[in-house]
Amino acid sequence: MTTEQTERGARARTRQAVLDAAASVWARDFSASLSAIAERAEVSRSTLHRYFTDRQALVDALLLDSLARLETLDDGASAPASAMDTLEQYLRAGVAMGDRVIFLFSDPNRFDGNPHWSAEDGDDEMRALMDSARTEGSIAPGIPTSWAVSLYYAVLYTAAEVSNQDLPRHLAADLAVQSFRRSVAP
Amino acid sequence: MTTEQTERGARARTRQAVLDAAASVWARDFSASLSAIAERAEVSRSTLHRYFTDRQALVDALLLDSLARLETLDDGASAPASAMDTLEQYLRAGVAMGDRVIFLFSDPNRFDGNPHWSAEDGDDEMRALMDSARTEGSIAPGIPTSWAVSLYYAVLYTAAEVSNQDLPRHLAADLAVQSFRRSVAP
DNA sequence: CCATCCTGCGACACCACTGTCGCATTTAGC
DNA sequence: GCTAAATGCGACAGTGGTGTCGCAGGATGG
Repeated sequence: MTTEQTERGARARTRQAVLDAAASVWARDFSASLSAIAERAEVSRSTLHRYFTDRQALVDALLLDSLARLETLDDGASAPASAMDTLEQYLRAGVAMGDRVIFLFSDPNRFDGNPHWSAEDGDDEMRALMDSARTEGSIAPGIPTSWAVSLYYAVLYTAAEVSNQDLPRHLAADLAVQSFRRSVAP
Repeated sequence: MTTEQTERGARARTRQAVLDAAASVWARDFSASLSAIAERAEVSRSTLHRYFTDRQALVDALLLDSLARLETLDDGASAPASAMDTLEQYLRAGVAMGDRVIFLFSDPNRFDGNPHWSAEDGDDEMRALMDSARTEGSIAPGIPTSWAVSLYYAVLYTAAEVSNQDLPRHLAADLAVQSFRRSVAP
């Protein structure tokens, strides 16, 4: 249990496998047991507990890891021309994350008391983006910001969900972008 | 435990209270315990078990009750002029149901093996409606039916969710209708 | 080749939820 | 007022998930 430094080799691989398994399983059923996750990760329950002492630790780690991926993904994007373009880039990045996004957003108040989940931060940034998009003329005045935000997450979540089953990922992303833009357009 | 006839008086009232409590609690957290529901319904856990022998029985009853309400609501609507109007009426009826809709649709595969949940039926009817709407010219050819269906449920769910917190119910319904129509319009 | 790391296995106590009782108390209908 | 229905309370055993051990086998790297 090193304090914080990034693990290497086998340790890092196992850790990732468990995180991936947790995302995949919990995306569909957050009440799934740790045994189910261990099984999916193809490790024993003991090993899982060696990496994450208790359920909460795994939840936190997955939350952190997923948020970090979100950051990484939209850092790699080119400088956006407008607020709406920024929203589009976030959306595409999110859809590409698949299970992680479903885990993050399937239950809006799943992480309510969690110190790593600054709902205010993300929400404030999101509302600010929406307001910018509104002054740019990409969002109609009649659309309440809270609706635009909720719809945005719903579309993101839906695209991630659909791209696990019916549609190829890029198409789902395109549809999500198109749906959101047209929904809120003046 | 009468076979099926509708209960009256006190029995009917208590039964409804439990169903309402279950919808309200499970809409937010389906893993919530029966104690939590009994508490919300202001009955003892014993009483709850007198009406619904086990957890599954309560789930089934709530599922049935919620589906029945859906039927009732859109039976009361006037004859729609078009497939898209029908979709709109369903949408408004759904939003009006609040917690029941959230319970029904928050997890797409919650009722997978349930005999009362004919996912095929509802899904087939929905897809048929979408196809009609498409031939009517309300849905662009480029929109896959599966996306239209997913988006429809997402918008319904989101409006029900939002009308529990930020926006008045009728406004949420209006926004949901508007968002869906514009998203899929040619 | 040896020491160390990583892992699996099985056992254990613990706890929350569940479903079932019996009995006492309150409520409602006649 | 009396009877029957409806409810609350507390106890109970059963169950499944959780977190912790110790030990043994296998992989890894010097």
